[in-house]
Amino acid sequence: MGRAAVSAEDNLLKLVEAEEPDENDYRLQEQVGFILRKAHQRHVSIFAAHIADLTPPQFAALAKLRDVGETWQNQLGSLIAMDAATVKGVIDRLKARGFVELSKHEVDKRRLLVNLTAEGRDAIERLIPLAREITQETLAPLSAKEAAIFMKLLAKLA
Amino acid sequence: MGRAAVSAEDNLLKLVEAEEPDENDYRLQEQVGFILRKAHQRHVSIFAAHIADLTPPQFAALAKLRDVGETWQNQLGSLIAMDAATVKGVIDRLKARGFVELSKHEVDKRRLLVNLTAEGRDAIERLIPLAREITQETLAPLSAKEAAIFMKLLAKLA
DNA sequence: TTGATATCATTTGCATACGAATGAATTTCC
DNA sequence: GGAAATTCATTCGTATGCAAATGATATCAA
Repeated sequence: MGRAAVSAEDNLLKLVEAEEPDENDYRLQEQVGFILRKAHQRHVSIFAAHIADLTPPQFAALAKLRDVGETWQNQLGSLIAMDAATVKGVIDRLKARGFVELSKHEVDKRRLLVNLTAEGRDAIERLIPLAREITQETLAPLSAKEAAIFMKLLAKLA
Repeated sequence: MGRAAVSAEDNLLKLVEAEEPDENDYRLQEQVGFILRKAHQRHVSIFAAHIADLTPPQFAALAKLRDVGETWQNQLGSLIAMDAATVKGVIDRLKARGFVELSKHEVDKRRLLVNLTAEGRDAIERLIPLAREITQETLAPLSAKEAAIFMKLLAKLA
């Protein structure tokens, strides 16, 4: 009797409060942000296993310079989704490695031009096949069809 | 004539080398790692817009402590995908904020126990509704059905 | 033309993230 | 029981990542 009455009250309470997700629980492991962070971590780890001497952001900078040729630092940053402060550090380290060279824009004196050196071009050409493997291994848990769907949805989200 | 002959040689060469993806181009923007990084960036930005005074890793630590109660630092780290060095920094900052308290494990003297303070519990309870909004906004570019598929595939990948 | 804006780059400060090395405590195994 | 291996935590070094402030240059508009 007592238990049944309490149970009825609980159910009523639940109905009344049912506007909110209601659940008192919150499963961190199911939140998209948490899983995105883990998926990104896993990819970085796979990347490091294939390409030990370069980070993903450094690789991105070289790959994009290969695409577009010489450009100024902030423009490169916007092409690879890095703000000015971040891209500066990346380019500094690539310069120290001899992979890029810097020069001043003749007309617009604000711009710092970045370009691949011969060594940088060799490096990116050599690494691209490894990058293809990295992409494959990252997507390995998915079937080809799943991977295609995932990439489409991920692109929508990014 | 000369051009036609060269073209035929080129085609033959392509067939011979066709084991590799062959393409000389490499589209960074289409690689899963690059898009994962951007999607993660977008989520962090949405998070910050809703919860200004806490980072996603800090939130994750509080949310997980709410789940499992008092536990030792490294265990908490493994539950939220942080290595020992990273979780230490996160917990240090949460302690400085008064959200967690630390104590020594009576039996195993190596363990540093972490637990929510009353203030920490209040904070996480207050923030969870905002976190639900963050999840929704992050997934907003997808329909409900797409979001469900995406979460399933993302979980496979992470 | 000049005053207001905008762009480019740098610097500082803070917060992950992780490899590697270290030391203390515990567990395992012979 | 004791040596070896493991676990827990800390520290150091390096590398993103971003907000905010600053200074130099360029562009726009009144």
